[in-house]
Amino acid sequence: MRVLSAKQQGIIDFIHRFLVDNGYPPTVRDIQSGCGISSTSVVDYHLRILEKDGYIRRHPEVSRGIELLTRSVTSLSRVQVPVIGQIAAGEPIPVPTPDTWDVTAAAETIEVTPDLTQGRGGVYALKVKGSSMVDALINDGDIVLMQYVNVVENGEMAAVWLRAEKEATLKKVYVEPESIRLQPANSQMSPVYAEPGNVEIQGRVIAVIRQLV
Amino acid sequence: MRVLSAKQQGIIDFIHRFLVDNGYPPTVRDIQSGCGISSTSVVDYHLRILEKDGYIRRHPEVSRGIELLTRSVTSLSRVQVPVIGQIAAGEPIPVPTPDTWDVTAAAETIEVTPDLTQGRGGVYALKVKGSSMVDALINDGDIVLMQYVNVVENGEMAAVWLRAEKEATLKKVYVEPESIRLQPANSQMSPVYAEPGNVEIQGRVIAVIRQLV
DNA sequence: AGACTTATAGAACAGGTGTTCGCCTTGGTC
DNA sequence: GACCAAGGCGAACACCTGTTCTATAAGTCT
Repeated sequence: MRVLSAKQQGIIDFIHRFLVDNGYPPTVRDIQSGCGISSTSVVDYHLRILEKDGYIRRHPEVSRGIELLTRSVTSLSRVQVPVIGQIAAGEPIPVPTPDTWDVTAAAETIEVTPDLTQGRGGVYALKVKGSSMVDALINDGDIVLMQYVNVVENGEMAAVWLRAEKEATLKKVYVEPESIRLQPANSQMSPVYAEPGNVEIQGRVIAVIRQLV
Repeated sequence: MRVLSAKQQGIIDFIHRFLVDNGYPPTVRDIQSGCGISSTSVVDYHLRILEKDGYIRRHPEVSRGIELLTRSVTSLSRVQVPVIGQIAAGEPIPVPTPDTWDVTAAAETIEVTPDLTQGRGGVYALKVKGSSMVDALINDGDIVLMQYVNVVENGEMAAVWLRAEKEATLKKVYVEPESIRLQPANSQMSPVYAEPGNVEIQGRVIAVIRQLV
């Protein structure tokens, strides 16, 4: 990739801005007026160069057929994760149902980049209510990204429902000969041991997002 | 939002798929053939409904002037945040310099959606080393999204360098008459009081991302 | 049965839009 | 000066595309 002239850089910037503002790419004439260029053929000229250099992809004969490559090859492949409910100490943990999967119908969704979910399926999100999970280093208001599984590997963090206590918690799960060890993420705190029959794995925690301010 | 008919759901899905594949929205006639509809007016009819119900935004008289709303208004803009270093108890906190801002030059970047940075400028990221910040509910390996500021509002979480102790920590900062109170995020833990001259604010924490598994 | 809503069909219009063509200007090289 | 490449200009063409109009059929309510 060679270095771009000021005008070419300006065109790239304009296309990007236009795309963000409108949700669709500009026409040649949009670029013309937006960048103060006096002829459509000049725009075409620069677009050819930008395509040759790999900054955009043009779809011939297609109106607005300009694809921005530099700022978004994968840009549209972002993942919409439905927020299906909240997780609190004394409440049952919401479990996704076929209905809640429909992202377009979900009341609330968060948008994450695929590197967080790593292409995993069955991902949903829960909002943490209350500060009962500080021992998992998770605070009130945090968002927990979950994957729907019924078994977890030793040492993975999971959303656990304790039947007898009627309590939801997030703990690292270790299966041991006699019982199941539930280890807080904060290594200074001591583990809890539970009977296998008392433990219901409701999903695996794959990420935690805390937004402040 | 009412429930959509199968055909309307199909149109939404098609627009989304088209957008992912091509980088620009479909025309009415693209939707027509893509969804097996026999007239452009029928497409128009359904698009009106979808707009009324808030699923899309149409830009009148604009070719391909269809914006998908349900799957991310701001969908095209993602933010590249440079990871400029790590934060550990006994090390000075890295501060961004003009060089480190250049996202293309940064050794490592993470990609986040704009709702995390909320359009703020001067955002960078630090990787947390060691578990000295568990009282801030932040663990080894977490990624802290920072904004470069020298002063913070009362109660905001900040990266603080304690000159005398030569120690970096993340605390909620409260300016009080006599001293500065540094409050751990975990409300069960007691605050630290520091002389104003001993405290160096290195940035504001705007989000924490923890990726497990 | 009649009135009304929902959904569909086909065609046509007017303006939007990518593309091309010929010509011009500037600056550097031989 | 002659030549050439890069960049610019304006107009014109032909197709693309949103929109509108009219007509039809099925279902629903009164």
